[in-house]
Amino acid sequence: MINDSQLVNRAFRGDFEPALIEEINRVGIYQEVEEGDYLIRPGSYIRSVPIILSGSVKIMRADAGGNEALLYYLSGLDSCAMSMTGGPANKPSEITAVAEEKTRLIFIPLEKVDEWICRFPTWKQFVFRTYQRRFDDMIATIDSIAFQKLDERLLTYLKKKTQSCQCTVLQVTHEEIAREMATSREVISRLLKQLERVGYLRLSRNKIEIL
Amino acid sequence: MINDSQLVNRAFRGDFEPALIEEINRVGIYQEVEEGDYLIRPGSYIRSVPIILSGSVKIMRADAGGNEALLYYLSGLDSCAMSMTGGPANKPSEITAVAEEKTRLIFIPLEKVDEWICRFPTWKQFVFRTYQRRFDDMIATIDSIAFQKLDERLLTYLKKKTQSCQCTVLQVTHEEIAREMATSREVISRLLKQLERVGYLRLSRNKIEIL
DNA sequence: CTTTTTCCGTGATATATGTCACACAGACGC
DNA sequence: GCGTCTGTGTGACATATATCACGGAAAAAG
Repeated sequence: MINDSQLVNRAFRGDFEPALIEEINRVGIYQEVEEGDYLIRPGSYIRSVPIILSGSVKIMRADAGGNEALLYYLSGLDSCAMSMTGGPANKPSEITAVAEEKTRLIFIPLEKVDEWICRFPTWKQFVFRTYQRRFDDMIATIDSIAFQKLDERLLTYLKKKTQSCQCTVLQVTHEEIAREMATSREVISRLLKQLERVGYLRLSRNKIEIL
Repeated sequence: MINDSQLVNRAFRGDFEPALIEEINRVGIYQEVEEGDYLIRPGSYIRSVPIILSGSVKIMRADAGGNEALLYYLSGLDSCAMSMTGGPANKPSEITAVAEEKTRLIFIPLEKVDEWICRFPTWKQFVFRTYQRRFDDMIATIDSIAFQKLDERLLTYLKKKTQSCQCTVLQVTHEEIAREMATSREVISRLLKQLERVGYLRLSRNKIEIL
């Protein structure tokens, strides 16, 4: 149950019908997480579905060997399709979700996600739009990995990242970028340096400023 | 309307309730396609959702520059999640679907797909299981492209392909494999030759026999 | 059968990316 | 201040993959 009903109201008014908003107020769980907090870890079971109110969350794939690949970002009023499907079938999660910044979200219990589909048309629409978006994101990711060279991929990476956090200064290390792109730190450092020489950005320790 | 009601009956008995099977008989459209036939082309709008009864279908991503990437295969009682979401939102398709062999399928009109979700529990389950499977497939694809080297990827490619067509002799040219893996023919030829030397397969013109 | 087309094999070479080794510089504790 | 981390820059080199340039072989067309 969410105490501050205005919060939910403001967030969903226009998207969801009043009865649904009321329901969300009743069974949803509001939570604030800090940058770096994990929402989902591989292997864990999912019992509720997050909807992001503000902030952004990074969804990654990590294999056993410590490799990582960025799948997509979630931000305003987005939700995680993976947890909608992964949940009901009761399979452990294949992915990792980490907050990119201070993020406010609401968790909806799985059985409600399912139940509401038939009770509230706008919810059904929401669920399917979420699937659609995530499919598009995944396809974009595959495009990028399969067709682009590293320098182009780095550019798309930076673009997506600035989009999701709505800012031009990224607090991130080369090492971290390298991990998310499944390559090595040196390569990223070199490519970034190149982009700096071209005037696309400015580098300093732990910081990349897009120009 | 499908004349041979036994056909649908046999295919779905056990998975769907009788009332749903009857509905499928009433509004579904049965079709047989040959190897190489296109079911969906990029840019086209989708008005019905295919369910594969037998045979197999290859789902690919193709970008403007003639590059291609294999996303996944569909076979027995699978369906295409992409067309479930892509349809309702009325967006043109981002993908290509080609029959890998002679394939029998049933097309369900989009509005029915949506309507049945709330009317038939087994249908809802079917739709969500389909989403889940396709997500898993996409993740496997990303894993493969991002983490594996070409020789490993080629192996997974061959494995998936034999799985989907249920046979050990693949009728395919090196050129075609190369296109689907977004690399060049020579590279594939070399790697295949290597696999032959190791005794994993036998090569001849237009044919790869897995051992 | 002869010609033509399509597919395959392979060396040589180019380019992109990965790896190693190490220097240096800013942050941070003490 | 000083030492200790952690992050960054860079050359040299290793490897994987892409490209070019062929020749030959099997199938298809004539």
